[in-house]
Amino acid sequence: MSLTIYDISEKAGVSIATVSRVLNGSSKVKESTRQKIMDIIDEYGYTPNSSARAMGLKSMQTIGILCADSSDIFLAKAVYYLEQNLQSAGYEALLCCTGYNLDAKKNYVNLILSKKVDGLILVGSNFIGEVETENQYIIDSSSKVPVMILNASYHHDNVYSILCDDMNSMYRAATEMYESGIHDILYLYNSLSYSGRKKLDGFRMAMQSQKEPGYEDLICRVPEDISSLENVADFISDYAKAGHTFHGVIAADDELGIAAVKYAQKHSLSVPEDLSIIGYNNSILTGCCTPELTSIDNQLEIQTRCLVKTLIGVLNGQEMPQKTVFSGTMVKRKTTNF
Amino acid sequence: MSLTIYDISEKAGVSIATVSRVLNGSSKVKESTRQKIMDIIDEYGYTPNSSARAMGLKSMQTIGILCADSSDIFLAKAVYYLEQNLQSAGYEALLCCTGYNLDAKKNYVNLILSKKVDGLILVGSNFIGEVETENQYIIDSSSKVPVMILNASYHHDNVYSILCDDMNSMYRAATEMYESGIHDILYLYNSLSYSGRKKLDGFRMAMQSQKEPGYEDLICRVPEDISSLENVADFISDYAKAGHTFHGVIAADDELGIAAVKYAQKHSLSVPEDLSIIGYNNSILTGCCTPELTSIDNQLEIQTRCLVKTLIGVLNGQEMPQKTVFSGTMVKRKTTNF
DNA sequence: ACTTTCTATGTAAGCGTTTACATTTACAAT
DNA sequence: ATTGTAAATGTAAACGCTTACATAGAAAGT
Repeated sequence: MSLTIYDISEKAGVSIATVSRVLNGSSKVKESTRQKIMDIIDEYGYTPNSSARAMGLKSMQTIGILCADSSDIFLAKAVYYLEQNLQSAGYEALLCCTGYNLDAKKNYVNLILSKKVDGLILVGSNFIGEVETENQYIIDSSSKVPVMILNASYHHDNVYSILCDDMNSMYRAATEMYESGIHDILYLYNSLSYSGRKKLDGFRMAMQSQKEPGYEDLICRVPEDISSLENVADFISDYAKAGHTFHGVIAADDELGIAAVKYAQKHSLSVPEDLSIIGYNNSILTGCCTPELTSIDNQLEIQTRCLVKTLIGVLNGQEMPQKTVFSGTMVKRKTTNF
Repeated sequence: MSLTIYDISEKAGVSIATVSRVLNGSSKVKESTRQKIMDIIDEYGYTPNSSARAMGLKSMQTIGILCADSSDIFLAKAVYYLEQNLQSAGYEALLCCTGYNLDAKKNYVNLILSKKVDGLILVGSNFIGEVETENQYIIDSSSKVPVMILNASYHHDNVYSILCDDMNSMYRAATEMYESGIHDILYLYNSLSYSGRKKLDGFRMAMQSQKEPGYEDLICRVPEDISSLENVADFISDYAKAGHTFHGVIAADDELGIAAVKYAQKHSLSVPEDLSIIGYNNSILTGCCTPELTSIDNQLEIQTRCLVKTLIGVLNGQEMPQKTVFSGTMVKRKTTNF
């Protein structure tokens, strides 16, 4: 059994209060006694019991992270960065992968709250299409701890959003492709998460401001039950055969972008000469296809750093911005030539 | 502030002990009082404070997961499955991404242990090349909680290993390729983690038992500082130009396998006719290249389920096997034709 | 020498549970 | 009625820490 603060105090011939003070650096202790206590700790070893600490402090120094599926290539990255930033700030990450089932989600929320976490981070696409209702439950339940939302906007006291302006990023990407001379652009997407909708809005705005007629016909939703990229490529082929022509593709994520590359390969279209392609998320996948995929980077690392900073600020009672917006940047690779 | 067991007991007109018993189902309570208490809880709401609970029970119902980088495509999957299985077993996952720095790692271990976790899971390649020394520190520190290691073997009391027999999987893959008539096989790897070594051993064994001369010349280590797959492809080109010929590639992971596909594309070699390629891990990346990559699946989902089952068994005082070995299976796609 | 004023340390209450042990209640057997 | 027994519930200690408050000791101002 590991030693308690009491054992240490006994060996050092002081009271537990003094030991606690040394451990926390909370108030002044004479240098000589501090030294004595530290020596004892070094000699015998001591790890604080954080449950007990939590009771005293009323804080676990732990933040709950709620996300649907941390093995998703995008969410995994978010979770990783969050964990790193929380650690540096002296907090730990309690990971909860909720899956996509609402009831399960609610249970998790209760569980996570019973740990008396100091805050909650909702990782965006967790809440596909239902931000309003689902998050509401969570926010209601979490009464007093601050709730941070990554990658989705939400308005509520005590709720803070950090997000990338997907609409704007997409607007700029589409505009850039358009202005490079490619006017028939296929927009590929498959889900309408919060950011999914924003991206689509951005694409539409770009086409509208270019006064491009008929762009709506080239907005193509890929059924979610098509799992393999090969099949998505076939789906695109069918779409093209059905009379749609396009010389550019903008995809709502890198997977779909790669499917477009595959489509091009199947039809011996050269990329980017015959077909320019832009993906989204700038994930590791961009390097897996040939040619390498141009993609939009949503600054996850910066976003998460900001999120944690905001959270810590809130926990320390500071006034923090309820909403922070970053903008994405296009990382140009080999599937575009503008 | 959320209600305590004391508030509930007061409202129900019973003692806190009775409420606690109802909550835990630990010992018999008259049905009518149980009902009354449940009604109160339903009406007013109550979430247990798990720090306090931990003090009483001496257990946090929490398991620490230590891994280098949860955004790594392989580790992310492992972490996800672990979290899922732990949840079903009533435990939560405290995620610690240690990075690849030893001192940082030690700090994390102390932190995680101070949470008085009930167990520790080390996710394999965390401990690249240093399983023996690094894990020793962790195991020493964690004195009394069981330690599980995923994907690396280790012998020590109170330490349990769950792993995939990479040596055997690789042996079988290489043998199958060899017996299909491809005798000049390039073996690509870049790190020598525990499983990395095993894979290489397996490849060597296969070649030796086929009495293939000169296979050692085709064992090719890709420098770790080559980051992009495109550059790895160039590296392979150089290797080929330096006089090595091969009609098969076996890669220690899917990234390298895809680099081989890229290499083939650069030189207009058709896959699998001119060059057969096998990757490892059966990750999402296998679907990103064209043709799709044949890969070895290491049964992560099954492994993690087994790991958690073993852990729970140990925590319940049962005798559990110290080492459980699974075997991988080749998932044949389009980069092979045997 | 005698308050006053710090500074350093100790004392003890409190955090919300669990649970061994004590007590009460209910009921059956005498 | 009286006792015995089992079931239901209550009491209080323990878990390891923080911290407000109390106290002692030292330095300093008179």
